[in-house]
Amino acid sequence: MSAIRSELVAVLIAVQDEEPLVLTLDQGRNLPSGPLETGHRSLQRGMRLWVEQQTQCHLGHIEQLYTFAEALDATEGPDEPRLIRISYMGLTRLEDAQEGWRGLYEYFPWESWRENGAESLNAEIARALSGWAGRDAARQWRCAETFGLDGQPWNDELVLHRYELLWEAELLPESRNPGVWLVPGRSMPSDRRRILATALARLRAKIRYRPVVFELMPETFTLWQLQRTVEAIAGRPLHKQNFRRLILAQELVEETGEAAVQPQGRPARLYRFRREVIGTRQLMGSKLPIARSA
Amino acid sequence: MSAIRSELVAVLIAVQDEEPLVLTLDQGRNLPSGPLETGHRSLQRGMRLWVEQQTQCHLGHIEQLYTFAEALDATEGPDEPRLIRISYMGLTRLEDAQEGWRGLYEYFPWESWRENGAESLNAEIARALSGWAGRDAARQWRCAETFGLDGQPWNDELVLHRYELLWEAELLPESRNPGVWLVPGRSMPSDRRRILATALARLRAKIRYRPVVFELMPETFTLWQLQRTVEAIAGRPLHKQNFRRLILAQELVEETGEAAVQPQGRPARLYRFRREVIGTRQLMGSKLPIARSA
DNA sequence: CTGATTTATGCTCTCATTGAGCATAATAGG
DNA sequence: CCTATTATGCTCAATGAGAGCATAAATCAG
Repeated sequence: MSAIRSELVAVLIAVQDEEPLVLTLDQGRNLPSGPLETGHRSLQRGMRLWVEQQTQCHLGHIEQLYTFAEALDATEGPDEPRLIRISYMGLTRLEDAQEGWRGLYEYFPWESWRENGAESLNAEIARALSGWAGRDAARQWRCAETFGLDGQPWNDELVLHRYELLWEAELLPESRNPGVWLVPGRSMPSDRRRILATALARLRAKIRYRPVVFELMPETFTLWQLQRTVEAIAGRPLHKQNFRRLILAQELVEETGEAAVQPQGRPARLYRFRREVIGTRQLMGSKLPIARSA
Repeated sequence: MSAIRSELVAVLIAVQDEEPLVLTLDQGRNLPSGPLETGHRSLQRGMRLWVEQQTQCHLGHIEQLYTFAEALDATEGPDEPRLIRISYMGLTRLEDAQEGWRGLYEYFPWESWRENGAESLNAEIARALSGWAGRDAARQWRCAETFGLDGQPWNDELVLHRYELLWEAELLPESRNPGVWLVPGRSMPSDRRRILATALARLRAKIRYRPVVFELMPETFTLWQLQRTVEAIAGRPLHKQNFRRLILAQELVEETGEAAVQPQGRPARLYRFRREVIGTRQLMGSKLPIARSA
C-alpha cells in the first residue's frame, strides 16, 4: 500500500425555476471539495456531514460517482504520492437564490433540448465532428450514435460519452490541443467539467428507475411542476398527458386534497410523494414519454 | 487533505460450464488486492496492468465498482490514517480450470434460481426475515420488495439490497450479532462479501443495457450458449425462443456460416459478436425474457 | 432404412404498454 | 355570457413482450 493524498469532491444539484443548478466556487470554475476527515463512520456519512455543515443544505440523496487518480506535479518524481479524488453527487432543495449556484447547462449547452437553441448548436457540433471523423467509418458511427445523427435517436443518458467525444475531437478549451472552433459553454480547469458530466449522466439515468426527482421537489407539488423538473434534468420536453398517466400508474404520489393557486387556467391538484414506496419502485417504466415537438 | 493508505481490490469474473466463477485467494476467503502503484496513467489502466500481470488473464471489460473507507485499528487513535479500498470488476474468459476460481453462487446460493434448490432456501429465508420484521410494517414491506414475497416479483438486480438486508437481520456470519439460524453460503471476513455482492448487482444490471456478455464468451458461440451464459449471470432461466428473437433483433451478432458439433439434436449455428456496434447499443430492450418455469 | 428422440429454429396469437392527439372541465378576465 | 388558458380524462393505433405450437435437422435404437 502506498501513501497518497485524498479529497472529496461534491456535485450538489438543485432545480429552481425549472433550471438545474450546481454549486460552484471560484466564479464557477471549481467544485466544492474538502479533505477526507478521519473519524467519520463511512465516506457517505462523512460527505453528508461535511456538505451540510458547509452549505446549510439538507441533502436528500447522495451517491458516489467515481474515484479518480491524478498524478501530482511531475517534478516531484515518478515515485511521489498522488492525489485521489472521490466524487459524490448530492441532491437538495433550494429555498431561494444563493451564492455560487450556477445553471448546469451553462457548462453543457448542447444537452438542453427544451428550447430551440440546441438544434442549431448541435448542428454546428455535428459539422465540427464530421470534420474530425473524416473518412474514418468507426469515428463516423461513434459520432452518429453519441450525438443522434444520421437518423439515430438522441439518447439523453450519453452525457459523459458526448463530453469525452468533444474532448477527443479537440473541441473543448480543456482538450489537449484545442482546435480553432470550440464548442460554446462555460468550462472548468482540469477534469472538473468531466466530473460534472458524470453527475449529469448518472442523474439522468437514475431519475428513470428510482424516484429521486422527489428530492428536488418541495413537499407538495402539481404534476406539471413535477414534469417540468424531470424535463429540466432530462433536458427535453415530455408529453404532458402521457407523463401524468405514467406517474399516476406507478402510485408514487397521492393527492393532498388541496389545489395550487395559479394566475390563469384551471387550478391544478397538489400531490405529495408517498415515501412508503421509495424502496425498490421505479419512477416510470424506465422510459420517459418524450414529446416530439416542444 | 489527509494522508491515507489505499489499495485496489479486484473482482474478476468468468463463466465456465454455465457457472459464474470469481477469482479468490486464501481458500476462497479473500479477494485479490494490491497497492495503488505510482506511475500509472489512470486507476483503470493501473488495474488492468496489475491484474493481467498477476493472472495472465486478459480483461475484456473493466469497471469501477465503489470506493470504501475503513477505519484502521481503533487502538491507533481517532486521528490516525485510514484505509481506502477502490474496487473494480473485471470480466475475462477462462481457458481451463485454474487455481483459485470459485463458484460465485457458493457465496450467494439464494441468488441462483436456475435449479430448484433456490425455492426452498428462499422460503427458509422468508421465514427468518418474517421473524426479524415482526409487526413492523416498513420492515415487512422492505422484505417483500427485496426478496419478492407477497406477490412481488423477484428482481434479480437487487443483489446488494438483499445482502444488506440479510446482514441487518443478523442472518450472516459477518453480521454484528449473528443469530442462531444463519443463511447457508460461503462467507468472507470483513466487508469483502459485500464487494462481491456489489459486483454481481452491477453485472446483472449492466448485462441488460450493454453487450458485456460477449466478454465472457468465446470468439464464436451458439445462441444457446449465449443464453446459458446470460442465465448464469442473471441467475434465472430465460425463454428460449424469445431470447433468440431479442438477440437477433438487436443485430448484435452475425452468423459465421459454421455449425456447432453436438452430441445430439439438430446442430446449432455459430455466431460471432459484431464489435462494430459495441458503442451505445444495448443487449436487449433492457428486459430479459424471463421464463415462468425452469 | 425407419421411426423415436433430441435440440434448433420459425412463427403466431394475445395482451400490455407506449405514442399521439382529441375532448372536456375548471378557473380568470372582459 | 364568451374567450383564453391550463388541467384532466379518454380513445385509438402501433409496438413490444409473454407464451406456446409447429417444423427442421441431426443422432440412435431397432
